Amino acid sequence: MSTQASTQSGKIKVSLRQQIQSGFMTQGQKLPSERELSALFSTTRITIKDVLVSLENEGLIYREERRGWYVSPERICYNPLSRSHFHQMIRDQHRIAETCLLDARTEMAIGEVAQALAIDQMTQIHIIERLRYIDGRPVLFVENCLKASLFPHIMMENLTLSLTGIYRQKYGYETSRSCFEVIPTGAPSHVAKALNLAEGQPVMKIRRTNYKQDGELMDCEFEYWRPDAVLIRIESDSH
Amino acid sequence: MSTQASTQSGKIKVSLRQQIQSGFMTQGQKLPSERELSALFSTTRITIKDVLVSLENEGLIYREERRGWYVSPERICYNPLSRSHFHQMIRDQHRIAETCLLDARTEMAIGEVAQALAIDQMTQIHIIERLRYIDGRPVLFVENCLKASLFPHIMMENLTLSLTGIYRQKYGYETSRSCFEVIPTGAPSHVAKALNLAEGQPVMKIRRTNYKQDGELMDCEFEYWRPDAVLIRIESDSH
DNA sequence: TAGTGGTCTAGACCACTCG
DNA sequence: GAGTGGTCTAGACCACTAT
Repeated sequence: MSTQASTQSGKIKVSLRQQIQSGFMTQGQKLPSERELSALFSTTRITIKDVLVSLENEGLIYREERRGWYVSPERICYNPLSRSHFHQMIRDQHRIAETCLLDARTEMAIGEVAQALAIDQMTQIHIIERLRYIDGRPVLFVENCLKASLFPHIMMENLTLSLTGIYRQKYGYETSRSCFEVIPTGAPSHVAKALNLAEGQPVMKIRRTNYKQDGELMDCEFEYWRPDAVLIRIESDSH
Repeated sequence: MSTQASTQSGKIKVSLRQQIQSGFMTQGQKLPSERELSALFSTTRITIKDVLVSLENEGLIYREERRGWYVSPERICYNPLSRSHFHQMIRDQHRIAETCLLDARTEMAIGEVAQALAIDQMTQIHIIERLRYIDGRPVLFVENCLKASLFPHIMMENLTLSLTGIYRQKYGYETSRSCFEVIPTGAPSHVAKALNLAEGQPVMKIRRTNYKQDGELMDCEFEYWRPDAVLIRIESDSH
């Protein structure tokens, strides 16, 4: 539909894509409003919106709820097997990282968390919710669920730092093994709110479980990435 | 919006989700038509469509172009680092796999392919396009790009079989190292057509490059998965 | 307060699928 | 030929953002 541009939205898509990819628009730049675009292309907002959502799926543009549409910056290259923590990884790619603590609380494990930690539902866990920014843009919502018995007093630490670092320095735990899953899904409401996108928009969910030296499961982590912000890369030497 | 169900579409979403997850509807079952749903919920097709797209993003339902909406089967668990080939993997999960050859041709490398293979644009490559089914549903479009000089006469083989197997048996090549990238993006038109989805819908793209024993790059592969059909799982022993 | 995207109405025609 | 989703029109009101 868009390469041949048989439909109207296909033509608009090609036109907008060219404007963006030709370098005419710079990364992070705001697009004209939906109403302006409708007028420019002599069509309705619904048609324009279909086009924008499609380009959003490609990862070419992204939206901030009720603020507008913007040209996506380059994707961050992320290796979930790598030891380096978030801030290091972003710095290595010459971008600026920030982390903000959204919530830290202790409660009983329920549902998916209890299942991921392979514990029953009466076990206490610490939940740490953080929001991570790249170049000022919120792109990653992270929820860590720690077995409370293994991490006394961790809630008094500076939780904007690397948790892996705290595990090591304060408790002597090293991550000896981990398992992660990549799941394309829609943003749950609390995630959507934090990332400033609409509930149900596509996100890339990464569910990870970490084991310490002695093989015991320590914590699990749920990452929700803006899908245009990231690219996962893994290199494997023989197997 | 949907957990609190403050909007109309939020309420419809919750209602449909419950119907599906409660087991009232079975995997693969067809939903009522958009017009029927509009009538059932006393609203318009556009509102219903927004709800369906949102549930589609979650991976709960999927669509077949112009045929209708269906309840998604369970996700296949896929480990890109594993040696086992597609049919084996699907069989291990008690599902039925099929592969169909869409196209096989020889041409000059261009654009992303030339870049992935780290060759210049005048080098000949074989392109093999295949469509893979799980339980009769097309879920994976695969494009393999082989350095032609390394694979004489491969186009005369049975290309619905495992390519890795052919590499080994006919040429003695083993995959010693590979690199893969996971990229959430939109379906290009030829992929959309094959997978029976609309161009620009979200897909999970996996770009892989394979090296043989002596370290030489053999081929690259582009996989496009229906995003509701798969879940990537990787386990890492210490690193 | 002006402007934005989010949501919604009430239709319409078209391309395609299926029986 | 009946029914489906795909596309499109021409509006409207609302919640929220930015200034």
